[in-house]
Amino acid sequence: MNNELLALWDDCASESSVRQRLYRVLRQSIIRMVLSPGQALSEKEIADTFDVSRQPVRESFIRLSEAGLVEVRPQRGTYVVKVSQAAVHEARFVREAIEVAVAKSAAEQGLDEAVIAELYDLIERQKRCASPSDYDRFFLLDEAFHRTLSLGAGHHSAWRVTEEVKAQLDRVRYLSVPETTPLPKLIDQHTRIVETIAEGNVEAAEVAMRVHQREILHSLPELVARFPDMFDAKS
Amino acid sequence: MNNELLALWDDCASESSVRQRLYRVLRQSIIRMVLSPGQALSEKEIADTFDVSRQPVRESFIRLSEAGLVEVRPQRGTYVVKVSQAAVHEARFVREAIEVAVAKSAAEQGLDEAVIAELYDLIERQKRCASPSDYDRFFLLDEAFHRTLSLGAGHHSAWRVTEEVKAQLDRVRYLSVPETTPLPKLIDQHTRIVETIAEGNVEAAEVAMRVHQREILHSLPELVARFPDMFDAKS
DNA sequence: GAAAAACAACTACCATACTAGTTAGTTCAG
DNA sequence: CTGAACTAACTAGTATGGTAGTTGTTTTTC
Repeated sequence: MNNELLALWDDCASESSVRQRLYRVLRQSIIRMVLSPGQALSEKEIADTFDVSRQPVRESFIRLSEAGLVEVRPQRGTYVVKVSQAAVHEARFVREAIEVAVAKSAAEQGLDEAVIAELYDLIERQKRCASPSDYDRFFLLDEAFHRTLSLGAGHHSAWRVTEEVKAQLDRVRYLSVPETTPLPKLIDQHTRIVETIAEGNVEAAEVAMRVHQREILHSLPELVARFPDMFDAKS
Repeated sequence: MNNELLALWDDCASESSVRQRLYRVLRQSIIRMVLSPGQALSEKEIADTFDVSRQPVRESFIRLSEAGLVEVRPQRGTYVVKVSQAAVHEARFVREAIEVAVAKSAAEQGLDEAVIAELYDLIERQKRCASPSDYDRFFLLDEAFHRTLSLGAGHHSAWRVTEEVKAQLDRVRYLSVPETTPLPKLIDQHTRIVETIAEGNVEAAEVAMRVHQREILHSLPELVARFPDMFDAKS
């Protein structure tokens, strides 16, 4: 496991500070299940692993705690937060609220032709991940799609909040690979979203985004059954 | 100015750690304009002011930076973020998206009688702030109203995100005292929201919440004119 | 008098040490 | 053999020192 951590550490060498680099590595590790839900961490252990002092580790833990990914218990330890069904539902609720508002705003006000073109380009690239299935790449393109849509509609804060909230959802995504939802279905949903926005059809854009955002809930019960230790006991 | 900071510091004596206490004091000071937009801060200066070490100060700065309230420039200084019209619009956009979804959810699924009663009780207490005007108290009751609505509807994450996002809006609120919007008008809007939710009228609840959330935008242009130094130059 | 160079004083970031709280393991008494 | 007491080893929180970057001031040169 430390090999994966160190591999990510090397990947993130371009970060501006040790704290930023650590934060990115630990965040990615938690989302991708390299660090498992419930796993105990400590400032000293992580500092020794990456040969840095405890302070940037501690500062990363603070940010991860803010992001709801770890729980720091004073004098006891730091624990990777288990995935909570309630937290997943809540994160989906908040993300859906924001992304639906973004889609409606984009349909109402229109998007630049260049943004529309970029969205279609991302969809073409997603299609190339569907066969053979390349989930890691699809995941990145999916994220780029939603980011481009939010920023293209002028909603930078919306994307920033969505990015934070979706960490809980991303953990479930990584747990559910191969996707319960076939990639072609997700790609169709993306296409529908862009089409309805390009047409200026506000209601259809809303419906398309809602349907898309609720897809993740379909796989949740099966995942809880397959990985009971990963999930918080409370519903 | 340091007197106000130290007064807040004394008020927050019950916090669990120095960092939590500092974070709360600094956050409240920024929101209430005790620390002005654009003002330079430093780890050492704040540490000396409160007679603590730099590390908890530094850790509070990190959280404030995450919350978009300060900007940390390595080796140069830490600055209270100026209010940005764009940031205010964006924060309002995100908050409206979330709170409208909460209101609809509450209207669809219904709220406990106890929650409805608590909301009406808060409205009664708000009325007592309207004449004579007690803006500080109204502000707290307004916040309690929205928090009770979100938590009562079961949307804890929604409230957590809203609370973070609304910091930018709260700064504008404090700048605009006395309220551009008369308190009775805001109270009427709160009443309308609860009535439509209690009736289970989803569409009316949505409209009522949208109207309420857009109220803050009415005062923005006048505030920019009155306090040009508080606002970021970029639109 | 103006411009360039040198210097001092500030900053945030990182490293290390100390302290108090918590838990697990060991020892001792009954 | 069991339970209580003690101890060691861990933890996070806080304090302090060192370093590199940045900026403002002072000095020197032309």
